[in-house]
Amino acid sequence: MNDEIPRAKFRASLVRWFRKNGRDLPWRLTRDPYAVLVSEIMLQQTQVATVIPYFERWMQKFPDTQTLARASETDVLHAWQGLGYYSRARNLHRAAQAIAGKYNAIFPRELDVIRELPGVGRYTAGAVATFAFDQATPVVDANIARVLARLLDLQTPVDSRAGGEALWKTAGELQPKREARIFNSALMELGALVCTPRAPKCGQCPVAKFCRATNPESLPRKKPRRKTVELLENCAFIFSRDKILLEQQTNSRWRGLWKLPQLDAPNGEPLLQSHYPFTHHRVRLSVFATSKKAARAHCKWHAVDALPAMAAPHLRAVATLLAKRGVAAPVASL
DNA sequence: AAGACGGGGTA
DNA sequence: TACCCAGTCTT
Repeated sequence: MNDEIPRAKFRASLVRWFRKNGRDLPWRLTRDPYAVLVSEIMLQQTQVATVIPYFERWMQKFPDTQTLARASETDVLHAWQGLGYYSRARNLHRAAQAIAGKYNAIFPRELDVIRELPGVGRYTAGAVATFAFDQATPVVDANIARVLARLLDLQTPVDSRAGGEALWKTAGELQPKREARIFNSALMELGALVCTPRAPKCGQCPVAKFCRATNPESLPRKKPRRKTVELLENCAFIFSRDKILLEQQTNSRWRGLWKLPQLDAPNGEPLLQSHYPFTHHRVRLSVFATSKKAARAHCKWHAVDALPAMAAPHLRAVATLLAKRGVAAPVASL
């Protein structure tokens, strides 16, 4: 299929471009596999600009696997607050414990062993292997998927089995045996800076002469999505003497995080109504004043100047309601 | 193969 | 609005 792509020339053009144009992202300045793992987990479904400050703070707070392994889950979730997909934080915590314990704090080098760490899938295992250990193993993230789909003019949806296999196969064939690290970084960076989802800069592309896409902006193709569905969420605002009653989430979504207590039978007008998107839902959050303590399980009083890790939409609601009462915003980042 | 899982950015 | 993002896990 891609026998027609002259690999040596392709690599040379791409890597030359990367050496000149690649960004000095924090996780590119290290080969510490732990730092690479932290960055890769944070970057799952999350944009670079969002991750950078979280990554810097995290590495200050948890500089190595032992430190993270010993930390409490509360501290871990707090450092993750606002990034979303909180199971990533719990998995990273468990991965650190596995490395600190089972592997005697020596980060495993073998792809299959890395792949067994919690929260580490095919992509992340390959990323650690290639970025930290310079191994020649393919990595296909959203950037590289887009670059390769255009390069091949791949019409198969990239989120289908067949499409995915075509991409991983091509990624493996294209990369060099030596210095795979810089090649994979370059392919990814090309997707981030030049081969962008909208308005790709084909005029600036170092490998445009190898690209078969006739309509690059129409690629990559994806399977159709579900329609968004409206959901209702009713909560209580119970505030007294600079303390607020919060409920800790125990089931899947936002597990471990704190939110406003759920209200099963709201009455009267809400103090506040807001909307937030979530996967293919649109949630309407209504917050009601309630005098009676909705004595639910997992509820606790928290001082508003020392709030725990909270679900972002609930934290915003709390900040708005407190501001109305003349109480200072509970979190500086708001 | 399809859904669940967050949140912020962008057109 | 809808789509996008250095994906993984469960069903």
